[in-house]
Amino acid sequence: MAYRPTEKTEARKKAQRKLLLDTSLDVVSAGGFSALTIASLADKANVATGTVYKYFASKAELCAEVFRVATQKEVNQVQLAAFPEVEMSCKQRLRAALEIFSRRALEGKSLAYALIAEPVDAMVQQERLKYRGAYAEIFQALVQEGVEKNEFAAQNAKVSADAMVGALAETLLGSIASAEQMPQNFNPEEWLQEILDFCLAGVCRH
Amino acid sequence: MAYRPTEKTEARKKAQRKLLLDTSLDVVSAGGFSALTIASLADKANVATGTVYKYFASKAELCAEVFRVATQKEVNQVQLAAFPEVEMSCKQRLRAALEIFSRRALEGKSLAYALIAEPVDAMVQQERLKYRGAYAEIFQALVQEGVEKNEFAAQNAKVSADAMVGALAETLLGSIASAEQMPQNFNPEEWLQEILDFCLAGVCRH
DNA sequence: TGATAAAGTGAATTTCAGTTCATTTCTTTT
DNA sequence: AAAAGAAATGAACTGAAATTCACTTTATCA
Repeated sequence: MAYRPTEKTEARKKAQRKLLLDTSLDVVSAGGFSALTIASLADKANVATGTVYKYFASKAELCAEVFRVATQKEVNQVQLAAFPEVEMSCKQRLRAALEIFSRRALEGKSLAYALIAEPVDAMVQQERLKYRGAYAEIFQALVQEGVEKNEFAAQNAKVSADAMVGALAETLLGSIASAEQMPQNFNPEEWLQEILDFCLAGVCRH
Repeated sequence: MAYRPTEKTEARKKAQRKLLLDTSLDVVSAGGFSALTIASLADKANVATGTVYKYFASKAELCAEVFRVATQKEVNQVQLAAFPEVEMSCKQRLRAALEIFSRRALEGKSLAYALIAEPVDAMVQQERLKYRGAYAEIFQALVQEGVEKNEFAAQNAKVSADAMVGALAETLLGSIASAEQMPQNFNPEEWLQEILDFCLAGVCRH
């Protein structure tokens, strides 16, 4: 026995992996998944292309991991808003959750586009669907609770949840397009209120 | 002068192009855009690969055209339901338009998936966004009319229209997944009523 | 029939990012 | 210091699919 990886090297390894993920996230945030090539990543992270493969089995797995890291942050925020510590009505919590989703997307439009609508390969698309499902599950639980407490009309909570995820994603794309086409009369705050009102009306039905 | 293309050859040319498009549509309907390779298309259409390039400048253009043909049919149906010959309330027309969209998607799930959510290259994705826009415009005009006639509450018709397109597309994907995961307790008719109710509640707000 | 133009052919070529791997450099232990 | 295991390197390789193109066949017309 002449060599055993020590804590220090393990930590270095972990840090290296994190560096690659963070760099990837930067690349994706700036130019989408299409800008993320092994060569460009290796270049920006100051490593050789082969090194990337010491940490990720394939490009697809790297992309999937990048997607997971980026999206999990968002999902956590929405979860927190939907089920806060303090007591709030379901309606208030739903509004808060929808708003967090939207605001964060508006803040990082380029990343939001990559996560929501950019053409990606099959593996990332699968992750995308999974995370859309994660948002939907949060909304579904909240709607279910609201229905049981008679805050909302009786409804299929799964359908309403999916519908809201879709509505948010689609209008977000529209708002990105609008902001580019006519930056003068696009008002993010107005847009935000409108989409919140639409969703809440769809769920409350009073 | 020794050769001028005659009507007969022009017709033949047109037919050949149509054959290639129709065959492509079959391929896409069955296996999505990922199944559409020049080789597979040429094979099914009984032509050589080179022939395809006499009719389409590139694979991307072929895909875009296939997408256009497939989607235009759907858009036309929705347009017809939204603005029919006979007199109907905006609410009735909106319900009819949403229903047509949904029913047709449910009937051809495989094609619907390809048109709505399958990973595709950038050119097709652009077409996809354009056609989502086409649906949205129909809904927007209808919502606008309804607001002016006081059938619907005041609202930003563009946002509501985008929201409905997104809601339909997303729940449709959910329904495809549901149908696969638990075919016994998935009821398309119930799903359809739920999503229609959600959208109408979002727009009417009474 | 011969000339011209277009359509059709399909094997060969191109492309290009992902992936590999023989070699080098670094880290740890005796 | 030497041995041995890991990590890092990056030029070369790979493969799948799009695209090309020199050639053949078909259609039209003088």
